[in-house]
Amino acid sequence: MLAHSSFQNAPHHHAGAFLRNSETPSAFSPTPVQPVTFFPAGAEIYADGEFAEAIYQVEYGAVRVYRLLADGRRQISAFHLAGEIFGFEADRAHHFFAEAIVSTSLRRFRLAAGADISRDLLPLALRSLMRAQDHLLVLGRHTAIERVAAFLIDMAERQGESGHVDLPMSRTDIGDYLGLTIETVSRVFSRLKERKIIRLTNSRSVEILKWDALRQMGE
Amino acid sequence: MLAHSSFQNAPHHHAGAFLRNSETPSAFSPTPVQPVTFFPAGAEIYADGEFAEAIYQVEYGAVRVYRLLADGRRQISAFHLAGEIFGFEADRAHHFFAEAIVSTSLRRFRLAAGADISRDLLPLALRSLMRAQDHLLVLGRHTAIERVAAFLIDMAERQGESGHVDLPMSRTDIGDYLGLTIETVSRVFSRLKERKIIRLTNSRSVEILKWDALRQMGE
DNA sequence: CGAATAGTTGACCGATGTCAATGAAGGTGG
DNA sequence: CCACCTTCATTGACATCGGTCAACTATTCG
Repeated sequence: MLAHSSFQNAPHHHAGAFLRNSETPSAFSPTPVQPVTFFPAGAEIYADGEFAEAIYQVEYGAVRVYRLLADGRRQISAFHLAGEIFGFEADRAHHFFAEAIVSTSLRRFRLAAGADISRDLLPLALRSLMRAQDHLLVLGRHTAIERVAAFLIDMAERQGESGHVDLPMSRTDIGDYLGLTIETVSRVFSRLKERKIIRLTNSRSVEILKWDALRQMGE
Repeated sequence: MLAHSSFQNAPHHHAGAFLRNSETPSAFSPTPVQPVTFFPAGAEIYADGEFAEAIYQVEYGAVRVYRLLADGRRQISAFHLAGEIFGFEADRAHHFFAEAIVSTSLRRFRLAAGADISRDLLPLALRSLMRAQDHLLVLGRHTAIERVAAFLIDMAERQGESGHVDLPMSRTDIGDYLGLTIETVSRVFSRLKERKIIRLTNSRSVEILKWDALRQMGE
């Protein structure tokens, strides 16, 4: 699956990866080398209800974190790309499912009981909170095209703003992240193509042609 | 405005208020008495872009925290009731507006630069994150009636689950919190009344008659 | 090469939004 | 204390965006 995607071929991120996303350089750096685990596409990283014993940093690949309703409706609360850290919870249990979207490698950081980890964790938690709050605005008050625009801008910014955006996730994933159906996502992509705002090399690879138009919609 | 509401007449919460919401009792307790400020209904507590120099605990009253889009669309990201703490940000600037909904008194906690405040702040930030993530599911994947049900359950649980729920906020506020219009909120309230799931003493005071039915919808 | 999976597109439907009228409640000034 | 006025809430009629159902196309994998 997705053998062409740059996500699988991305350079591995080692110690310095914490510097991405402007996270504090000191975070966790004093701890010895942490174990790295590989997950094939679709593999479960953790499940709702499990004991939350570690947090994770994406070495390469991509992760989706989501909740399910009884009737199968799914809300993806976040995607995590190379360098990003996820998996902290308010209590010691997970309240989400996390899965590898593509072949993914994760570095685990155990939550040592005694250590004063809060100094390192707080900025990460606050950043995560900020992202969730940004997403609230999108889900609560944006139209379909604005949601997709905001999503593409976000993905582009997290990939270096080169104008070329890799989408490791399916249209269904995007829909479940944006509170839309797969059909609506697809139609919005088509509308953005028509208007020459984006170009699709293939369905998982987007080129942004008109940043200003996109930003105007995505706010 | 709302002179009848129990929110204005609620007993003041002093030092022990941190124990509400099962927040860590140690949080901030060693610090000397903190200044308390009064805000009349509608008063601004802080604005988007301001320097974030303190966090706040509601003594009595209620607060709405929100963002605005250029065209006036508003997303309320959270309401805060007596005992609850709000106002932390990922960086040192506010990215939201905060306003008193009714007559409100707040205790300010300055964010002392040197002090190791992260130990106290982390659990609060994580709780806030959890609430934002819960809300993401509601906005992304719930219908109008499910959103209102989830909202009422949440408000009831935060007010002691007595079955009597005070709503200090307007229908417009509720709509802007749930990603709905005021008309839809009003119609859903009417539908819940018809089905005898709730009863309205007045428009700001709800009695929950069928918890199970409400929980089933609100998940 | 063929089957399975993912994505796109079209026709139609329905939930929620918009616009408008009416009703209820609270605050203010006479 | 009452009457008016303003604000908030409710309700109805209609419009619209996005969802549903379905057919078709493209891509990937075996």
